Amino acid sequence: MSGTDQGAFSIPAMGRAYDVDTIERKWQRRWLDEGTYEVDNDDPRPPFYALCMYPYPSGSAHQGHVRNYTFGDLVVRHQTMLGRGVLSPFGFDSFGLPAENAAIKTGTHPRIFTDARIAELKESLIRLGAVYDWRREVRSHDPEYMRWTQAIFLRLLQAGLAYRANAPVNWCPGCQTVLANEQVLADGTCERSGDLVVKRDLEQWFLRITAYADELLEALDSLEWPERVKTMQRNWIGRSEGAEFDLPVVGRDGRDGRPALALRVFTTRPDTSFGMTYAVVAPEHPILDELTTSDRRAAVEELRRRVAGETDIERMASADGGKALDKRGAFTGSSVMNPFTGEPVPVYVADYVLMGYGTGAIMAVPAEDERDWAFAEAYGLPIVRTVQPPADWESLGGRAYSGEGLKINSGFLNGLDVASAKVEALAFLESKGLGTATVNYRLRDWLVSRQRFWGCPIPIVHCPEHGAVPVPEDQLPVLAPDDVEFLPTGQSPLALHQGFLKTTCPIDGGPAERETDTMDTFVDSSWYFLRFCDPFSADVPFDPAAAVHWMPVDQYIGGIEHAILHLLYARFFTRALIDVGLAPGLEREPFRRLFTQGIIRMDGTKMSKSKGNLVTPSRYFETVGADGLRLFHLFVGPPGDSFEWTDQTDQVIEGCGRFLDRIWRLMSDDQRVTRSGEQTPADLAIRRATHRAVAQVTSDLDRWSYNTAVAHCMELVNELAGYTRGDQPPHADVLDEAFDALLLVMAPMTPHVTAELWEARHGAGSPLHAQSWPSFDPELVVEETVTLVVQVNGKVRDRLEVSPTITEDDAIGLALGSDKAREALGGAEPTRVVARPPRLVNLVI
RNA sequence: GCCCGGAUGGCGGAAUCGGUAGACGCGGAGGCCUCAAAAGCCUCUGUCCGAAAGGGCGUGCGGGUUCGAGUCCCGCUCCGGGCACCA
Repeated sequence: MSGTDQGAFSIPAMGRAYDVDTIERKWQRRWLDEGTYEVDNDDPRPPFYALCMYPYPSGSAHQGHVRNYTFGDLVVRHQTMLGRGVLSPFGFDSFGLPAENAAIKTGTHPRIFTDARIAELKESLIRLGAVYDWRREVRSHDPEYMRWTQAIFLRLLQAGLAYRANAPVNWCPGCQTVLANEQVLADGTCERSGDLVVKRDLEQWFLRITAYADELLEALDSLEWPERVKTMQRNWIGRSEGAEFDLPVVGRDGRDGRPALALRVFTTRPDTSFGMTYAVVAPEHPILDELTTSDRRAAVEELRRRVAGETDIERMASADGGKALDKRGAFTGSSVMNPFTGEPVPVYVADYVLMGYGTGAIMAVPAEDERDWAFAEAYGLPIVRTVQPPADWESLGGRAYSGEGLKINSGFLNGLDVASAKVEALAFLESKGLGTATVNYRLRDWLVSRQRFWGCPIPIVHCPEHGAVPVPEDQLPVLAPDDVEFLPTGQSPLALHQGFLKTTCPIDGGPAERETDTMDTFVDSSWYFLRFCDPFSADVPFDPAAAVHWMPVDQYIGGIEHAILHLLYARFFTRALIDVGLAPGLEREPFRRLFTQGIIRMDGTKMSKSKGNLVTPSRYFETVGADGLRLFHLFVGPPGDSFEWTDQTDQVIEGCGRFLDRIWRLMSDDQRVTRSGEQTPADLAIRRATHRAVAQVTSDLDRWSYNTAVAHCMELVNELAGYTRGDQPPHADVLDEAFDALLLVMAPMTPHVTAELWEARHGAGSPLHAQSWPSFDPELVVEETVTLVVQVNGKVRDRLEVSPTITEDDAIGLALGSDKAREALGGAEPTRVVARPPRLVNLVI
């Protein structure tokens, strides 16, 4: 940011009408120095919180950043012009694996690596002209921020929302750490490294997000979010209503006629219970040992061993995926009683039943479940339909039928539809004391511990006497030591650092060891938007009053890739913080409106550093400037759609620069002769075009239609270009009004060049960024004349210029009088006339 | 397999409530300016027939509703995304 302020001596870049670089840097400097977009918590204007998802600092901004922050900056400047006190903070999600991997490779400490990249990214954001209240900057790895991340963790622990448990977890060999379920892709690979994730049994820390499953699901309805994001969250939470009930194990009668052993199953279809012809337990189910008879033990053990050694993806490979169906399960030797029929059915163990969902055991109803059908076929088990399928179901090759229909073969349920049969079946189970209605979720608790160095340490001490003991709050933050070696061993350096590891128990002062796991970086990003409201407090994570003032975020902007992970965690965290008393009075949803911008593709795949197909923004700063590049991103298409970066893209960007040049020349023509006095129809036409442009851009910005907003500005410029080279000189007042309006509506899009032109017109005393959004005169927005389309049988035959207030009768009269229409009618009389004045008359014969 | 999006000129896209399809830009053609070029400015540019006037066709495909459909309904095709043994 130095050595470029050459002022009047500077020369425009090749072919440019103005000195892009000098002008842009001048304004960027000014916004920073004057703190133009800093906002205090007691600002009297109505609050507006605009936020872009804080980024992982990966160095200079790439096109994805430019796109994201162009939209965000437009919102900030637009809302400011609308009179809001806009909170526009910025920060960095600065913990994460790339820095640690770089440390292993180069020996540089992750903090040095990270701080350097933050500096680069910050500089390129400033060069883009994106404005923030930098006083509020937050970095995840800042000890002040870590202190509160840790304090919050301890509060959650205290409230029972954090806990430690041994569980089969997802281990990524590439990242050398465990992953949350959300970080494992559908094909069983790690979302970061792409390595195949394996299961390991480990002691890990969890956050109890499942306690909020219902609320997180139901509250989605009230959010102004893209429907597709809400659908993804609904699916992820995966609520399903059903019943849980016991199947008594045959031959294990206890006292009083109660079974000594029972298998508890979960089903969403209790109505199909009469069709249960076998039951299945998961290979990991603890009851399996008891169920397995000695003659079946070898087969059961073999299956169990095989499944234990498999990855999720191998386990999921079904019959057509290569695995023979008859290898998928084994008979346990035991039977359970179907309480509906009173008949015993065999119990199998099979890999298609998962221990982690429901009760880990199912009643199998092959007739109404495709998976059970396939298994029953392979093992020769009976299939009994309990819902009458459509007449042609079987003749069309239909197998399991899970649709609507009337109950058959189902005793007291016969003749009922599915819904009422569910109710009756449940009533039966409850009256017999066998089971209850239950709700199951796909959502699991959030595994937050990571075996990595570059994250926020979990503030726990392990004492041989007292177990896991929280580090007292006045000793926070727990910081990782700097004198560590980064070795590619897969071991966290923390676990090897005796100085860090060895400590004393906060309770008895005896020797103890520190927890060496760090937190998932999604913990850091789950509350940064709250810290932004009040990053100054030293005794609380944030002042609740400040949070209540700014929250919820009025407009959140980010990538669709966070549809589940970050957005779900942050919704959970906000609620948890309220419930543990850290944010009294706060609204429970953090992000009122969400916008997800489209990704940039190149050669068919996402443009990204890891794909190595970046087109860096810096080269465009030198040619068309930040304004030109911003204008391109706004203009290229709907902000929510992805677009393909092609060979033609440079030409479109160049076109955007050309458009700004045109405005510059239009407004800085000091040879221009103008006139005053009486206004002509041509003058009025320009006034109308001006007011219409303001009206259109106002509405375009409201509905995120930035591409048409730019188009409407271009239309006005085209009009003005014609006007200024017309037969007579332009009217000074008309031109002034048009120029000012254009600069005002373009100010949020291309802030530098508009600020410079505004300053030339109005002096340095009333800068553009201090102006209000322009209004328009609705009477001038209405067209002077409109085109009346005359159709014959729905085909356009003539176009007539008419007054916009033309009556229906006059419109019909004109249409019937049209030569072209009469010709098309061929002498016939219309049998019907549809008139929609002033736009259309349709003559029907 | 299931659930969401989407498909409009050579290209990106516009058409906000069922009423002029193709705004705006890119690319292309021609012209002005110039010794010449660059830059800039102007005109044209969906497609077919036609010298023109004019006309036919046209929003992925096939039907339907309507005076009128890019827009609504039914059935497909292709592309993109999400989910996928969740009982």
